[in-house]
Amino acid sequence: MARPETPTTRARWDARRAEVIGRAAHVFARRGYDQTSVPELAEALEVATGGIYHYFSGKEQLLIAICDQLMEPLLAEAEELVATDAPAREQLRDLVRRWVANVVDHQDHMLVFQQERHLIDHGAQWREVRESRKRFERLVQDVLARAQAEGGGTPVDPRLQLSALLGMVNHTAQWYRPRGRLSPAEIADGYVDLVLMGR
Amino acid sequence: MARPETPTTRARWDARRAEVIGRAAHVFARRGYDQTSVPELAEALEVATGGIYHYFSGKEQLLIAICDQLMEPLLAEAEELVATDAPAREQLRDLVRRWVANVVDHQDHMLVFQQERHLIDHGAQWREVRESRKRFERLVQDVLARAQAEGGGTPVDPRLQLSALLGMVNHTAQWYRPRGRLSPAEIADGYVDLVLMGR
Amino acid sequence: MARPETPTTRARWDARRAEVIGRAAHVFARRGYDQTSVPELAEALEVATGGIYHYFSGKEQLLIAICDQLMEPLLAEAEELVATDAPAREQLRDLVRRWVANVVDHQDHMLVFQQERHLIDHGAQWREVRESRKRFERLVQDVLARAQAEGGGTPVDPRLQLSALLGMVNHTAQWYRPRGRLSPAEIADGYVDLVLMGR
Amino acid sequence: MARPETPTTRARWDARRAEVIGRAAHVFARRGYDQTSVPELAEALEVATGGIYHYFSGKEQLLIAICDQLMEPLLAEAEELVATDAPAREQLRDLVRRWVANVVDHQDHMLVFQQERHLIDHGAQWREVRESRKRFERLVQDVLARAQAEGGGTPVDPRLQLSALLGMVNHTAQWYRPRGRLSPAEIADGYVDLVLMGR
DNA sequence: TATGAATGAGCCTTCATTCAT
DNA sequence: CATGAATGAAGGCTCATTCAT
Repeated sequence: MARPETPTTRARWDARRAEVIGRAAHVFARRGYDQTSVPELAEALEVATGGIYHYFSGKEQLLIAICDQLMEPLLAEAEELVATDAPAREQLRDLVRRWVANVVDHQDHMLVFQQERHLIDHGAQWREVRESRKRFERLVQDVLARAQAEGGGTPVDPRLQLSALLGMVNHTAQWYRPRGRLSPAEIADGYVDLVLMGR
Repeated sequence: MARPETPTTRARWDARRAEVIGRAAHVFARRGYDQTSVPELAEALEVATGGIYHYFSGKEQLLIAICDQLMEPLLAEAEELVATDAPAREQLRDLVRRWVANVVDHQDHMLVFQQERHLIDHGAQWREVRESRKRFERLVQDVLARAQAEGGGTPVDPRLQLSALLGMVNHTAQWYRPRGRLSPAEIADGYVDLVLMGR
Repeated sequence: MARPETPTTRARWDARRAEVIGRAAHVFARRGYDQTSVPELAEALEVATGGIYHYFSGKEQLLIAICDQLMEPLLAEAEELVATDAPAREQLRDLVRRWVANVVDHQDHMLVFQQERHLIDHGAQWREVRESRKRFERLVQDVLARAQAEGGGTPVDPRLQLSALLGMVNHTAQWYRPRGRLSPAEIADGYVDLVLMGR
Repeated sequence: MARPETPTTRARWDARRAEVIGRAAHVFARRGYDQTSVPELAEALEVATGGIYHYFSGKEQLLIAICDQLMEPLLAEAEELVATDAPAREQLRDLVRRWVANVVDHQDHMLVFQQERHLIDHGAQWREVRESRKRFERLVQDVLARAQAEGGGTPVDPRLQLSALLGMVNHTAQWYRPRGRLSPAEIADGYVDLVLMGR
């Protein structure tokens, strides 16, 4: 729980912490957050029960950490990407590709994220996660609007378009299998085609 | 838990049970299934703690009943609809309209359904619910394929198209508000336009 | 719970009550008093849950009634018997015969009685049952002492002799089977032979 | 519940477990097994409610452990004893002495054992206890038969003799007081005299 | 740093009992 | 008289968390 101060041990601590987060996401995704007891979790993580509390002050903090590990790299990439001066449709394509790649790389995190949406939406300690999500959605909305404008408008309501895209991409976590027919990039491109109606 | 045998009392029992299911869906959607204790639930349902067990043999059975109340009317309507001899694109449009209407009418049920997907996918008592869902998805897949064929094919992978449609429609439960700009039918039509890329 | 006043209905009420007691003894003997719920009991008795409360003010009263149904006829017979002017050894033999007959006829009652001894010994409402038992034991003790005196004493401690006899006879409820090799009277005679060491 | 693996801690765990069993027997004997709630029990045992579950997987397992703690040493002693080449009547006397000593040393265990006979006889998890009891009874039966044969037979049915002995000895738990007139050995000898009718 | 026994609050469920029908 | 739905207290048990080792 107390991050060490010497750089070497701190790096080791961070690495161990990150690993615990990833494994926990896996366990929570299958068994559910609430339905996984801390002893069960500890067993799956190959630490003693109390060991978890070296990295997290409580079970809910671990859940928050899972969401952070999901959102942070995505948000960083996305913000970097929209800062380029590429055409909007190219930005959109790149954004959706990275987004899908993130979903696919953090499939368990996504499933947990969706399961615990009620906590994210209403929980007291979840403001930060809530805002990350909003920030990301606004960013997508913006790129989408610009891409649409470039293409000469659309008969479909822009907000519906955004919701549809969010729905498609997030839903990917529920069916994607690593050895599937389509690569993450192909999936992303398919989504862009649909949402822009091929224009 | 024991459905009465006399028709009159049985009707009353069924009505009360259905009402309890609906209210429970509402509470679970906000607070989460596991994070809602049975006493809390009972209070929201305006029955005594033990009263719940007159209608359900346990908390999990209540959750199953919520999913049944969501799936059954949808599946019945959908099966009736695809049995008509209307053109596939018309069938698709009708199907998505009814589907969206069902999501909108059972918004809380849908949110609960999504939260507890890990139970639905892995739980021992969930086989029936699992099969209803699969049946519905196959039905959508079929209509979609026929509609596509009528329109002369598409550059987008058919399975991706299906997944995208499932993602969009299900995601609707997360943002729909009764007084929003778009009616359920308009939302549905928008989805069909996107998934068929306007053809 | 309220015994009727008209003689005819009262007789019917008494008969029904007695039958309920006997059946309850049977159920309690197999499943245990505490481990038999009132709904379970009601089902075995073929009445509705609430029906039991027409004859007994509560579950524990029913248990007391079982003990009364066991003790009352035994005590009545025993008191009548020791009032005769037969020789003590004959009285002893008759007493043990009736006692064993009572155990055999109320086998379930006896098993329940033994299971719930801690209640009988310590329970607040059990004074009457406690005293019946004591009265009976003193009666046996008295006959036994007189029989012993007639026989010219014994090398075995008289109280031990009493305890042994109580132990043997009560234990009979645990192994007696109606179609066994020995009749209740033969069993009783065997006990008397042992306790008097054949004198 | 999970016995430790290191010898030192295992010894401590075993000792604590044994102590808990003994104390639980005491509480159950007075208040009854079912009528003692786990919080009540925990208080008497001076552990927290949940602490009990470190040593037993459930309340019923604790009850089984009480019966094991009663039967195991008795059975071990008895088997050792009958393996000697002493005359049968001497073996019988020694056996009953040890048996009575065991009853007296485990008086509470015996009372619990008798209260919960319906569980022992019918319970699913009780097979082992059931078989221990049967094994002991057969052992007594055997010694008794041989002792009888040495003495030249008896007019009393051998099985009745066995039942009577079982009844006497077990019943001892219900009246024995440590400061009583008779020592356990004297009690045992009295029982042997009665059952052999002084021969 | 890591452990896992111990805690006691809280969980789901069942209970004996009541009372409108 | 009889019913069985409803009550809410209490049941056994599991939980997230702590802390002596």
